Amino acid sequence: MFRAEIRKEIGKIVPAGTIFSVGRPENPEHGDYSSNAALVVAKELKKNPREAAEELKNKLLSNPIAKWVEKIEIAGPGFLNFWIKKEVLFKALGSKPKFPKRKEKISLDYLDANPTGPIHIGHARSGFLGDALSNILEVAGHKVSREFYVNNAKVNTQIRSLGKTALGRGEEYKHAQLFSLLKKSIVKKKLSKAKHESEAGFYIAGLIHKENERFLKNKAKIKYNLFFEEESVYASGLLKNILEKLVKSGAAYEKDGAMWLRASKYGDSEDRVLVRSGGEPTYVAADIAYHWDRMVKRKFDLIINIFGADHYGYGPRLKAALAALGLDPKRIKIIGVQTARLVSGGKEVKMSKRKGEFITLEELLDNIGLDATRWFFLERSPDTHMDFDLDLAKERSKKNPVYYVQYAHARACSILRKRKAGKIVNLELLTQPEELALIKKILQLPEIVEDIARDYQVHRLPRYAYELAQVFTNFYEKHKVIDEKNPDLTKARLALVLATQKTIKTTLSLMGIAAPEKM
RNA sequence: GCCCUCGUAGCUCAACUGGAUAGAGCGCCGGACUUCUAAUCCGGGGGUUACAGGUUCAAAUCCUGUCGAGGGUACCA
Repeated sequence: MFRAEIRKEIGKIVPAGTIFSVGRPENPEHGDYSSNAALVVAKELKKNPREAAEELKNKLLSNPIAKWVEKIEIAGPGFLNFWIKKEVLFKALGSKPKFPKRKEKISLDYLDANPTGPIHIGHARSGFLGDALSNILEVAGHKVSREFYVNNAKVNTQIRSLGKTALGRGEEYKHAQLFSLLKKSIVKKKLSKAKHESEAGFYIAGLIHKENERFLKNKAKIKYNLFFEEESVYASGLLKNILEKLVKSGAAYEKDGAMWLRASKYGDSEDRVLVRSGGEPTYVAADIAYHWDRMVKRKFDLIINIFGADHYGYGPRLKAALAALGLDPKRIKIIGVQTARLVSGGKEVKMSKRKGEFITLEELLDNIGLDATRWFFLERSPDTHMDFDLDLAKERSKKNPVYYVQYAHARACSILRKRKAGKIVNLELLTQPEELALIKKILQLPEIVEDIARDYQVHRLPRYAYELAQVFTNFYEKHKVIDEKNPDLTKARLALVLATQKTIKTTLSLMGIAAPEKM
């Protein structure tokens, strides 16, 4: 919260449009916050950096922030380092965390497993990321619709192929989930009446999706507000409407009996087929309709799609299509998620979708547990190719960071069970470096949330959780909380422990991870 | 071939988006339990940020090229 204020005040002084940073230096000698603003300004105005820093500092000291900044120091080539007054920190610790109050309407789409098979580990990263990001954006004040696009259109090639397999005429989707469905007599009966493969496929897809939906809700705890069915844009006539619009505006044209989108005109590498020569619309056509529904009908300010690596290249096509409809592509943010490899005993665990040898997310959860699984997927930046170490994730020990954080929480709870934190306390008694470090760490959470709401880098959160647990443990090792000889200090420390416990709990719950009171 | 993402300690990953001495965890070595939870803590070693140039006060980060990994490149989704 202090950081946002510092940024705001500097922003008022420097020339408009100046890009500068306000960060939290790792080295405590560099203050609680640090900014490179003077260096940036000096470059633009061709000034001496130290002089520019001096000037900035003097102006800042006559601003409102002077009330809560203890001192501003100019260091190194011209950094401005800020220290916050202790009484201000105490006051902040004593009040509720101030999360940012952003007010956008966001439609966030994630996981989108095809209803042709079970949710597998390839979906996990996108699913957990989407779920956690939704939580974070909501805490940051946004209104978020959590959405899952179900690719179940009857004209969809994969749906037809699924129907083919279900009717015993195809090989593609022979997997355990399908076989167990085919054993049911109702399913057999229904399939025998199906006139066409696409009809059979649509029916089976509905069953598979229901199972997947139940699994996500009950076991993976990945929440949704809306399952948007691809088939619905056909049934409602929306797709037909959109295609007419595109033809009318000249963004679509006929060639070789098919309808093409002039995508190359809007930034895509080539034009794309919207309606096949057989008369069936393609995936992108239906997807445009889905996005129209989100952007125009339901009026979301921002559209976020989390795409897997295999889908990421599709982004420009989608954006081009929406640009052709006159929608601003800047309202769409696509987050790419790289593939995850499962590693055990130092070797990759191979899975082949084609042979039906995929590892389902359910198997992984049964093996590892939800908390550790979520932690491991959220811990890494989504754009790196990650290794998921099964052996490490399984380990319930200090090697496993998720338990370290949960343990710190349980420890705090244990202290609070012995002695309850009171309401009236004198926090000024907290003067030890470990205590101050802990207070500052606790106060950082809203800033982390703010950062993530801005750039969607969810992996900052597990890192923060770990750091917080570490700082708390340092404090715990060094200082005894309950001290009968010093009741006032005990009260102050109990208040600190309570604030820590609440902050760890909040952080973990944003990630969908439990915060046990005993371990 | 072209496009996208990535390459950082032995391993898995960070680095506040161009900032100060590149940081954590694991593993390794050495130490600490009569204690509010030892699922813990303290100390140590470990780096030419794949490579070669360039841009500037400042580069792991930006630009060019090379090498390597993964993905995309359908009238599949």
